[in-house]
Amino acid sequence: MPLAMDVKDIDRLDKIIQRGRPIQSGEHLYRAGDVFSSIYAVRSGSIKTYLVDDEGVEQITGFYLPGEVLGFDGIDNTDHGCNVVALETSTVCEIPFNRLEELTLQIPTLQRHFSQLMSRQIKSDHQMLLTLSKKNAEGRVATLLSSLSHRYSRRKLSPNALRLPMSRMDIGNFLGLTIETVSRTFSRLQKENIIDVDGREVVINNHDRLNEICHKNR
Amino acid sequence: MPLAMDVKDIDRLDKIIQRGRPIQSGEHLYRAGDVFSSIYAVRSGSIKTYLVDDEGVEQITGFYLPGEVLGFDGIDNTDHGCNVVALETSTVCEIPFNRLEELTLQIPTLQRHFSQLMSRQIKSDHQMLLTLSKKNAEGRVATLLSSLSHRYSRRKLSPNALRLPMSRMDIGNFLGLTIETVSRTFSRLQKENIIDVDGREVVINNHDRLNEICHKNR
DNA sequence: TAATTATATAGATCTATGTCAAATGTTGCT
DNA sequence: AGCAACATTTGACATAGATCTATATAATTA
Repeated sequence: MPLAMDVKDIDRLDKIIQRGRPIQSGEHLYRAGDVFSSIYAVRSGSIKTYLVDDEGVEQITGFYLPGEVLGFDGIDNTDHGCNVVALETSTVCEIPFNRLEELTLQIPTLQRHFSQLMSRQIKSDHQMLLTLSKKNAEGRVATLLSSLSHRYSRRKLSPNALRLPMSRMDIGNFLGLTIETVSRTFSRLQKENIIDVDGREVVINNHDRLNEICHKNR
Repeated sequence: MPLAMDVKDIDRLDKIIQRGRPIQSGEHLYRAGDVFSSIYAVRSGSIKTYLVDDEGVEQITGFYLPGEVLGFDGIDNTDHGCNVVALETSTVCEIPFNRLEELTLQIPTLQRHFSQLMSRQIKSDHQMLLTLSKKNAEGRVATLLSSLSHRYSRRKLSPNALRLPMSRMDIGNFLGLTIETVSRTFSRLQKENIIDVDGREVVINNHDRLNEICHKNR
């Protein structure tokens, strides 16, 4: 589910903006209710975003890898709508929203670029609605693995050997499953020789079978 | 889940654009794969959008009422990502995307306006992720009713008496439930005197209880 | 290194919701 | 009106995944 920018575009932005900032694992980049002023491109590490509803129920709404852009949910308002926290030590490029117009002068395609990123975010969220609404546990887990694999390979990393940046808890929360079900699903996929799992290290042995399972419905 | 425009803004747009067009119930406004050129504001009636995945599984991604704007998922590409069909005889205002820049000259806030609408679409979709991931059948149905009620009252219609524009099938598809479960849930809410149901006519007797049930998790 | 705490796996039940089947109601068509 | 096609409701039963419990493994701290 790619909502990435070109690395060279991020680099250009970063040179102009000069506001890269490192975040430690578990540290919040911002929280729901904080004043909205910027969107962020991940430069290294990984980030999760999550909602908290009135009753305190949390829902992870996305995982963001290097090159991916987050924070679009704040634009309609003065404050952010979700919480953003680093899954590991990470760096981000901050893009102050009120400088977007000046920046557009230096990178003319920027405005259109942002519209496109938001559009892809919407598409990706809709794909996720289908995943949660129609797929069973195997389908959901396989879909996440497949998505991560694609995104790793776009970054010229191996699509076969992944280190998951998030805990089983996070995976379960994101996919609407309990950690037990996530764990059992990993075990089953391993027994069927589709993947090898060792904690957060995952090797995908059979992409074709994995993609079939992505479409398993309940 | 409000991603509406001001009626007077739509009217201004409509005057400029002059491309209102009526659609019959069941008729498609466009389909996934059609060339993207416009976004649309609903003027009357109601509209649903849905995805179809490789296996032919359908997922309704949203219901759109008068004043609400759809089509933002096409902006990153030359073609549309989803299907759009009228739930009843409806009219829409077509906003050609390539005229947006000229239009921005006549309605200066338009660009920002669109960013805000897209941002709200993202927020609304994230809220829906939480609904599908964390709520049980009662919570999902109550959340939909509550959302419709809010959106009706924004249009100066009664928040208590609704005519649902969509079938039980559509509701089930949207909420990740079978029609049987949807039907049983309506019956249960009626037995508890929270709503009265007669086919597609719904009266909300107790908004407070309904909102409590919105947060029922599984 | 041991002690402590978090994280992950695994087994045994329970339950909400799916599946199947049938009855009833609604809508459009001739 | 009468029929056909479709939509909704209701009941009986099956099951995927939740819950509860226990254990094992990894990470963190003393």
